[in-house]
Amino acid sequence: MTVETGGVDQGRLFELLWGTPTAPRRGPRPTLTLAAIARAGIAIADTDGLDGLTMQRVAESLDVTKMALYRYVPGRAELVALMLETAVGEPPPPPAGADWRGQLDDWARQLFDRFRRHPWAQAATAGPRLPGPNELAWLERVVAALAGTGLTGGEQLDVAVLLVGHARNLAQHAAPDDAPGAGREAAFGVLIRGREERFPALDAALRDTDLEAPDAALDFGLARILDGIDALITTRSARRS
Amino acid sequence: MTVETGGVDQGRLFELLWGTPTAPRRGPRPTLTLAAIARAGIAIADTDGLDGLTMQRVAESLDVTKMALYRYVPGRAELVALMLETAVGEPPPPPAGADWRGQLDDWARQLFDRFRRHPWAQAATAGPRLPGPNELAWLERVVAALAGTGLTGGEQLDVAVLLVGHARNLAQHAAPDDAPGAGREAAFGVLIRGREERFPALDAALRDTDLEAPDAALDFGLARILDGIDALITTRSARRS
DNA sequence: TCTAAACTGTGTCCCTCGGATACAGAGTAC
DNA sequence: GTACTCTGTATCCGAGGGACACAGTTTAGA
Repeated sequence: MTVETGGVDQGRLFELLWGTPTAPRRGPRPTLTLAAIARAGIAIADTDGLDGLTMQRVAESLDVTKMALYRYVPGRAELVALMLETAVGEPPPPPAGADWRGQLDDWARQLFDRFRRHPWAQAATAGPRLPGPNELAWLERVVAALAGTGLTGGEQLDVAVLLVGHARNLAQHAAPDDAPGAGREAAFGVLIRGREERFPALDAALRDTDLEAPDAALDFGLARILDGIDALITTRSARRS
Repeated sequence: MTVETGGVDQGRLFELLWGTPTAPRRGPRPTLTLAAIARAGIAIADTDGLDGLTMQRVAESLDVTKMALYRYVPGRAELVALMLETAVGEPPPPPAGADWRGQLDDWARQLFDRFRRHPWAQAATAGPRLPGPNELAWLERVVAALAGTGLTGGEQLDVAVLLVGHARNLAQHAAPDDAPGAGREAAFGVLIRGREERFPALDAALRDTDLEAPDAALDFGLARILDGIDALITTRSARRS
């Protein structure tokens, strides 16, 4: 009996993400590597999204048959998980000499950048899933940055969840390459026009919005979140002394 | 020429979400309604996820043929959009006599609740998409609550984005029904065990985590966000006077 | 050196699912 | 009553994920 969730074999997925790659002792040399397969899949998904990602296309871009991929990857779902783990990659080193706030600010922006470069990652991270080593390494950085701030372990993890959510969420709203017509006016203006009495506050807000910098929403949210965390740390350390 | 994005006809989707339902003048009476179809789809997706949602199953649960659905809905993608719009529903009335903070706090929890009841909504809201009337109505509430706080229109929308992201993100982490074994220890503990030297801070944080309340992460993030917004409003109004 | 085992990539097959199309019946305007 | 319009259905197709058996390749062991 194997443990399955939504067609994904958890055991094989764990082996794929966490297992140590071991070369086979006998038989023909493998012509592919997990890394190469993941890269090929990422390239396809980056241009055509997850819908455009088929085993056939990945195989073609590697000059093998579709079924050859199944020697390396249990199935499509697991391939996407592997692509995700590869796409986020290892977390960047924390900026030298930065306090917790500087570290978290940099961290969130870096993560945002990875998500923006791979729009499909947004969809791929929906729902509960098994995190890979790289993903945990990113988490580790947040918690490490918060050590010594007086926050409990649970709160440190809560901060991580909060920041991940913000970075990922804003990568969705941001156009991949600052494409024209991706602004709020283009998104909402058309819908509200002619329905001002139904959405008066939205209408007013849209009129009050000047052309924002591309990542203004990221900056704004990040600043609010870090301000809130700062307030908590300050209050608590003041109370303790 | 029709404008398409990822196989979704934007024009027909707009008509589906925003058009006024008009009864046909001739021919047999329709046996179905958009609302009934959406409900049937939601029921299926609630139990088996978006992967379990097939046109066949939706049709079966309504006692019609698969192809009958296409008289009402352009395709599967548009059905999901309609389901989403139906599942979020109309926003609740703001709590009487609450200030902006009380309103936003309640708003975020209500939205969180909707997302938690429909786990598939997380995946359905990934990527840019056309919002429906209900979705805009939710946004309207946030912006309305912030009118008069001194925030610019753009900032008010930034707040909305921030809150939506948090509510949606945490619905993902929260188990639908407080299922056992859904805690952090179950999720991360197994992965870290034996790799403590690789994730020292995470290991320490997990040990420092006592059993949290089910929605502790939601509360924590929400409190930080609202604190941060409060700080901004306070500082700015102080500077203005 | 020879043989058996292990492993790889391939060809073929099947099933599921989304969707196009043609058609028969139902209901209405004239 | 007749022509037109709209509905649900039956049939068909192609794409895509994946199972399976097989042939070829490399190595361990006799």
